[in-house]
Amino acid sequence: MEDFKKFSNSNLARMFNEIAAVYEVTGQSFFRTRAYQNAAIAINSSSSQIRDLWDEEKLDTVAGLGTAIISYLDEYFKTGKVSHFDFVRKNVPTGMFNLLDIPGIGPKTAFRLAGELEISSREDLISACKLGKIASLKGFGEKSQSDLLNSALTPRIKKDRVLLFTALTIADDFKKYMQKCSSVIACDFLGSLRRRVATVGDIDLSVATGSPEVVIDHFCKYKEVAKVENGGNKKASVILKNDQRVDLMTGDQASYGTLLAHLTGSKLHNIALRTYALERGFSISEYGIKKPSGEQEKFKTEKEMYEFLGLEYIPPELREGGEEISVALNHKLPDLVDSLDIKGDLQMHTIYSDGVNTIKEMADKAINLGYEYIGITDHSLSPNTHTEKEIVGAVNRYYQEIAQFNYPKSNIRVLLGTECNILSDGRLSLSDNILSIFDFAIASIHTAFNQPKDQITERLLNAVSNPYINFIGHPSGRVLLERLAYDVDWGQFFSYCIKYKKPIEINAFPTRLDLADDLVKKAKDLGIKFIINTDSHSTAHMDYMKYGVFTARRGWCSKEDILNAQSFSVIAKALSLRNL
DNA sequence: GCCGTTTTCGGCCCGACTGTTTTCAGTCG
Ligand SMILES: Nc1nc2c(ncn2[C@H]2C[C@H](O)[C@@H](COP(=O)(O)OP(=O)(O)OP(=O)(O)O)O2)c(=O)[nH]1
Ligand SMILES: [Mg+2]
Ligand SMILES: [Mg+2]
Ligand SMILES: [Zn+2]
Repeated sequence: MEDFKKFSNSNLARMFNEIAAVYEVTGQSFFRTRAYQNAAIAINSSSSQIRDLWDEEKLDTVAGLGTAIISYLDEYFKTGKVSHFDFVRKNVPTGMFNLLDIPGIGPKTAFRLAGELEISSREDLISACKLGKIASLKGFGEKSQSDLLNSALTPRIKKDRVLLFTALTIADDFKKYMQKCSSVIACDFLGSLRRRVATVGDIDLSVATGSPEVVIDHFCKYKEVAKVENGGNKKASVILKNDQRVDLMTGDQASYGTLLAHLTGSKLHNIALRTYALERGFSISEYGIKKPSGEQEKFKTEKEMYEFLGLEYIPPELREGGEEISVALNHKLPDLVDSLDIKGDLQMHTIYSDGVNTIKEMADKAINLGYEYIGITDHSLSPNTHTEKEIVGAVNRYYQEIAQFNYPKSNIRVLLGTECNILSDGRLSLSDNILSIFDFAIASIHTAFNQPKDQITERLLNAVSNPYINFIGHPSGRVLLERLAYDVDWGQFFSYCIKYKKPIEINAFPTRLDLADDLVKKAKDLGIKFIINTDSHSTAHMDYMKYGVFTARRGWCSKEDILNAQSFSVIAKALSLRNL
C-alpha cells in the first residue's frame, strides 16, 4: 500500500476498528473495546489528516486518543506497523477482517464464520450460504443464512460519501415529497447533512407524526426508491435509484425536540451530551429526558431540551463532540455567521479567462444577491505568451469596461483583482509590477501538488509575504472525494498570515470547501480573519456562497471573523485594497 | 483505553430491530 493510503484517516480508523473487533471476540474488557471504536470514530470524523496532527504533535488535542493509542500511532507512522496489534491479531482467523464490511456482519459473526467455516471473503460466504452450511451453525437458521446471502450478493458500487451539495439536492426533493403526506406534521433532514459536514454518508430524515405506519408506508413508496432495506414500527431505510441511502425515524410531536437532537448527532456529541446529563442524574434518549424519579420529561424543541440541561442552544454545525458542551455550559458559544450577513464575493472568473459570463452579468447577479461589492479575479494573460505592455493594456480595458456601470453608477462596487499562480519553484506567475495595477490579487497553487511539505509550505509563505498578494486562494488544494490536500505546515502558514496581516480564503465551491472547517477553527482561535469566496465560473455558481458559510460556521466563526460580512469600508482597510 | 474545575479511580449513551431464542445476543444508527 502506498504511504498516503496507508496513513489515511480511513485506513487508520479501519485498523482500530479491527483491533476493537479482535478485543470484542477475545473477551477483552468491553470498555477497552469501546475505546478502540471511539478512537476509530474520532479519526474518521477528523477533517485534518491524523498524520499531519501527529507531525505537528497535536494528537492529544483529539478527544478519544489517549496516551496508549497515541503511542501506537507513533509507532505506526514511524515503522509502518504496530507490533502489539500484529501480536493480538494472531489470536483470530485473519479471514474475519474481510467479512466486517458486509452489512449485518459484526465481529462476533465474522469470527465464527471465519473460525468455524473458514470463510474469508464475500465469495466464500456466498458459496457457504448456497451450500446451506450457515443454517446448520448453532445460533443461525434458514432466515439468517438467506439474509447473509442477500447481503453478500449486494454489490457495493456506490462511493461511501457524496458532496454536501449533492445530498442537499436529493434531500430537498425527498422532504417535499414527505410533506405531501397529511400524517406528516414536520419533516427535517438531520445527521451529517444538518451539521453541514463537507461530505455526507447517508441522508437522515425525521418526521413528527401521530401515525408512524402511514408515514413509513409513504416513505417507502417514494418514486426514487429502488429498494426498501428494512422497516419497523418507528423507522425505515431505503436505497434510492441513485444509490443514496436514506434513513427515516418517526416520533411524537410532543417529544420531537429530543428526536431532532438524537438524529442530528453527531454520535460523539450525543454520547457527550448523554454523559453530561448522566452526571447530573438524567438519562437522555430520543423520547425525552428521564429524571432520577423515573419520570420522562418531553421536549417539543431542541432549544427547550438544551435549556433544561442548563446549556446554551448548540447550533448543529458545532455538534461534533468536541468542546461545544463545556463552552455551552459557560454560555460562551459564538454567534455564528449567517448567509444573510454576506455582503460580497471576491473570487470569480468571467469570459476573460475560464468563466462563461461577462463582468456585467456577474455584477447584475451580485445586485440580485443584495451584495455591496464583488471582485473579478480572472487569470491574467500569461507572461509567457504576452508582453507586460499587452497584459497591462488588457487590464486597463477591463477597468474601463467596469467603469461603465461601477458604483456610484449602480449599487455595486466591482473590484478588479486577479488569481495568480504560485509556481512550482515558489515564484508567482505575475511580476510585482503587474500585480500592483490590480485592486487586489489572490495567489493559489494549481500545479506541483505532490511536493514535500516543506517545499509546498515555502511556496505558500512566499506568497503570503508578498505585499501585492492580499490573500491565498483555496489554501489546501483539496478536491473533495477526488484529491487530498497537499502537505502544508499549517502552524507556519498561520503564523505568516498573522505576521503579514493576511486573511485566509474559505473557498465555497462545493467540491472544495477549503480552508476546511477544523483548520478554520484553529486559525480563528489564533485571531486570523477569513474571506468566503465562491470561485464562481458562472452567475449560477454565485449561489454556492452558503456552502462557504456552512464551513465557516463549522469553524466556529461569527460575523466578526468574516471580512466579507463587513461593509466595504471595513474590508477595504482590512484587505489593504489598492487604487481607492 | 479514555477521562476529569467537587473525582487520577471508577465510571463509561441508549434504543430499534432481527433472528434465534425460552429470555437474549448481535448489529446498527
Ligand atoms: N446516541 C446515539 N446516537 C447515534 C449513534 N449512532 C448514530 N447516532 C445518531 C447520531 C447520528 O448523527 C445520527 C445519524 O447516524 P449516521 O450513521 O447517519 O451518521 P451521520 O449522519 O452523522 O454521518 P454520515 O454522514 O451519515 O456518515 O444518528 C449511537 O451509537 N448513539
Ligand atoms: Mg447520516
Ligand atoms: Mg443514518
Ligand atoms: Zn484557483
